[in-house]
Amino acid sequence: MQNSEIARMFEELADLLEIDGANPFRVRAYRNAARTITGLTDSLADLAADDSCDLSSLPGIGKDLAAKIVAIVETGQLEQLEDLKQKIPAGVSDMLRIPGLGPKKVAVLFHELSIDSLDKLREAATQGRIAETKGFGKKTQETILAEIDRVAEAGTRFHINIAMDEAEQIASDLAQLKSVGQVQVAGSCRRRQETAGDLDVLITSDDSTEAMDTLAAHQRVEKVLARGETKQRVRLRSGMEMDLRVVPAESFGAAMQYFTGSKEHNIVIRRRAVERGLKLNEYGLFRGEEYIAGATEEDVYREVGLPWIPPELRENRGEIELAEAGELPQLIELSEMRGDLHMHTTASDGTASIEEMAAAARDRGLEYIAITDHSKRVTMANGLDADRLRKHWAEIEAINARTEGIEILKGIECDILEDATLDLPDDVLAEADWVVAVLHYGLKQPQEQIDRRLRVAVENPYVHAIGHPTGRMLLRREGAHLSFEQLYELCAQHGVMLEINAHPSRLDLDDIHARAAREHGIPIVINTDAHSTSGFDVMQYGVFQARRAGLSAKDVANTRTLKQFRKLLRTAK
DNA sequence: GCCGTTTTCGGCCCGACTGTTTTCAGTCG
Repeated sequence: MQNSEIARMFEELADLLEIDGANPFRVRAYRNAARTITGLTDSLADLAADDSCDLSSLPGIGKDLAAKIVAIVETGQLEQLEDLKQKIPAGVSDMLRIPGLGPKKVAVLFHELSIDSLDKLREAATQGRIAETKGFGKKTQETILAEIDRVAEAGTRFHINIAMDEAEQIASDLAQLKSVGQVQVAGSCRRRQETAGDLDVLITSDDSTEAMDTLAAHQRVEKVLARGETKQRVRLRSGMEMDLRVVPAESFGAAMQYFTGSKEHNIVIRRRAVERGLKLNEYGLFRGEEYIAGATEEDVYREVGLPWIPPELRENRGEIELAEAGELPQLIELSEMRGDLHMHTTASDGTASIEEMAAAARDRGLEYIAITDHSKRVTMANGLDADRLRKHWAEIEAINARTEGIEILKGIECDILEDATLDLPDDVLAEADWVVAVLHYGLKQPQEQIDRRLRVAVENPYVHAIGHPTGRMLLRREGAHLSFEQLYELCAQHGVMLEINAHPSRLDLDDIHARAAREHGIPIVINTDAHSTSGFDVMQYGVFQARRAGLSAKDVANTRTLKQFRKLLRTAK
């Protein structure tokens, strides 16, 4: 039983309880618990089996939820959830995804019109039965008809590079306007979350008309969904939705803090305000009617007794405690990256030569790279067998000898095969400067086999790192199920590094596991997995992920000089 | 359902916008 499955059960239960009209704070308790579980690095199944471990010591998990977790681990299901599913069919909660329909309205649709699926909802709306229901009207019915197909297709999140491009383009266009002062992209984009559901852009202005008219007419905007004095919501042609908020300058910091989130972080910050006899909202920090602060984020944090906290850390996963103790980490910066240890050339499935990749890397200020083309198992990508690889390496050596300003290491991205052997023999791997072992195939194997494969790779004396450890593709497919605890222990023991693959569709390790790896003393490498010269540009997303994990430059091996990095390689193995 | 150096009971973050009402509940972020 994976933590994510347990978290999903609590989320599902929260949805159903809400429709069932349960106490909203009880619903929130389940959601909080789901969130705590999602953020855990240890397996709940293991913790539950361990008698010395008290689950109720976890934040947001008390006696009752601890017992429920144990029951889930033991029986594979949650009784309360099964009972509610009998009462409320699965299709009912699907309706929550339609904008404008919340738990109360969905409950009415279910109880009074017996609607229990998106199909029945579409039918009822088409027949005009929604508009006749008390509390509903013509507008709601139209919204349902307009949104239902989009919702039925799902997939409403976007990779961070797409989200940032949209947000920053629109923000910079708004910044050109005379009536607009400061402009800031907020929300999950600013927190550098790996995917974004919608965008938040914040501006200061005395008159919102020009900005809102400009946004409405912007070529990336498809439709205005709502517009008021201070807030406008639009749908972009990409399908993403964006909120524009207009605030006065003295509120800009408070609004940035408020709209950057996360919700969980803000709840704690606002509670701290209440404890100090203050009220915090997007307009500022107030004592009664009196304005205390709000022009900058620093002011807001200071008034609740904290230093400014970098947005990437604002998830209520320990950052507030660190801030309070004055122990916030100095987060890694893109400019601190000196090497890139995962990339491809025309030898396998890249589009640029060794020399072109080296030149592009040097142009971006890198001091060393490792060329890591695919091994032979990846036939689709023209992977290299031992003979071709040795010739490739000879070429790399020759090019390295005549190239100035950057050092090129002989590397290989070696597949860990389904039968838990490596795709190339040890005598070949032994000749490499850098071996990154990866799973590409058989990701759906049972966890035991995945763990066996990773063990073989980590224990191999010539493997330096495990690349994109889970093999996930964000928004497309889940990664392999594996025991991270085993992986950390083996890596720490054998001096093997773990990669944060910087590609926006991977970002694997994720922030939670990268943080845990660091805590086990495992050096992290951030690599682009570039398949072209422009592929180096994704490095920033890997750095974002590392920042979210709370990593500093010292935690990331390829921030070191080549000399220091080589020394680390020698002493680690 | 969780939580506690004000509390083991009574709190639990806060405001904007919409649609359906005719003063506000529901939804959303």
